[in-house]
Amino acid sequence: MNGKQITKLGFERKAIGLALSAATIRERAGLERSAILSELRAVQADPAAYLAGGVYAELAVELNAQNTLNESRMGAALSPSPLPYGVWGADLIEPGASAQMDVAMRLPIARAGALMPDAHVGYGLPIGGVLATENAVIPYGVGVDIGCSMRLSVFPMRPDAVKVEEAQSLLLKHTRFGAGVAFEKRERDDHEVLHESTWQDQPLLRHLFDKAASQIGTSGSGNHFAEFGTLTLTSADLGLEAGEYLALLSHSGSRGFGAQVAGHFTGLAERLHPNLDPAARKLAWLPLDAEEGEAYWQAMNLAGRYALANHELIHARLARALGVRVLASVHNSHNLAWKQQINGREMIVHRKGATPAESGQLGLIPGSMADPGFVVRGRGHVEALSSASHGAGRQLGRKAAANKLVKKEVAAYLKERGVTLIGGGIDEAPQAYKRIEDVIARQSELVDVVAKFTPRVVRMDSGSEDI
DNA sequence: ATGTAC
Repeated sequence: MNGKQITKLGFERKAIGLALSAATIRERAGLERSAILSELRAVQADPAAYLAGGVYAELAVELNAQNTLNESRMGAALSPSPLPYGVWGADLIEPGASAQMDVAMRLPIARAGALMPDAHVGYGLPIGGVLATENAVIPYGVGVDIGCSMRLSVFPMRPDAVKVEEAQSLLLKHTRFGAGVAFEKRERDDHEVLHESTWQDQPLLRHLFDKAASQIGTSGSGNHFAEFGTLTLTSADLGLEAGEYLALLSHSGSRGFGAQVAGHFTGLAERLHPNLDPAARKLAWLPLDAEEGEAYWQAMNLAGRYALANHELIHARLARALGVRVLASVHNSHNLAWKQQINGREMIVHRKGATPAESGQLGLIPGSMADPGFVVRGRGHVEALSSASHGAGRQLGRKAAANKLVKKEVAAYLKERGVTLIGGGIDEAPQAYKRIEDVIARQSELVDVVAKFTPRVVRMDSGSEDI
């Protein structure tokens, strides 16, 4: 009897050695190999029956423990009913998003959750969904654009100190938008995140390094933007006097690098859970105490830092071009998972399109290309898992927006508000979004408004259909 | 959101 025959039966880790020792004892007792193999199969099929004693007891104990662990980690069955969770702005949330959140709250690893007023349907967890799990991380609980984030810089300038034409040319010169887009080699900036040793820790990260290095400092497509506008502070805050300032607001993520990390690990998670209820397939998780979960955690956090580095470079380039230093700045990630203590236990809090809002924590909640965004301060609401919305949230899906909205009306909306737009697809029209004022009003328990940002010159990806 | 495919 050898190890190869034992592993062929499906024994794993410590059980291989224990099965081998037991088999050796049975061989010495004069049993045929085929008889021993059938005994091993019987122990494997029902370890509980062999726990009491005998030559297979130790093996049975180990198999029993492995089964229990596998069930708790990989458990395929959903609870019949979802755990209760808080909803803010239920009147603004489509039924599909609530249905997705219900499925998430039936996962065996789910412990708590909340739904923000900008919620709408996404892959797996809805956008605007917050989910706390224990010892597990869900790649699609974070989303495709890992580390997608916001950054605001306030400049020591009057809002009108930079004319529209100048703002346009600055944005065109110093930002890059679109799927697959990178900076031209001679324009490429460097950042300390590219010098982290983390890139060498996983074959996947090594493989994606060149793409990440080529795309650093860029913005993506879809709802990503960089815009100049007016920051209005009605009272002193952020270390600034009350008043109006020129400011830059950006929305960007981890580009192709993060998307490939997300794709890789969600595939891995799905393969680890072949029997997961189909309703929850896109919510497949990775155990955090397993190699796969640890690897995702490391890659996810690197993508989070990389996304913030993109913003830093965008803001540094534009501040340098303006010849000013930044007076104040705020940033936050809104697609990420964090370790957070809940009821004295360490949980993994996934925020997929949700702003962290611990008590006193600053965050940015944008409206749309032509509607105001808000600097907010978290109130640390326990049932909301210290979270808030990440924006206004879609009212119309991309296709619905393209079918329903008329370019002329979108142009009129922009003109009325004095917004100049570079790029921007019809699917990103302000009319495709919920009213940001409503969304902010629904979360007064979650955040306090600190300041208002009114966009003036906006750059987005051209998309498939320009406005 | 990504960028052209287990």
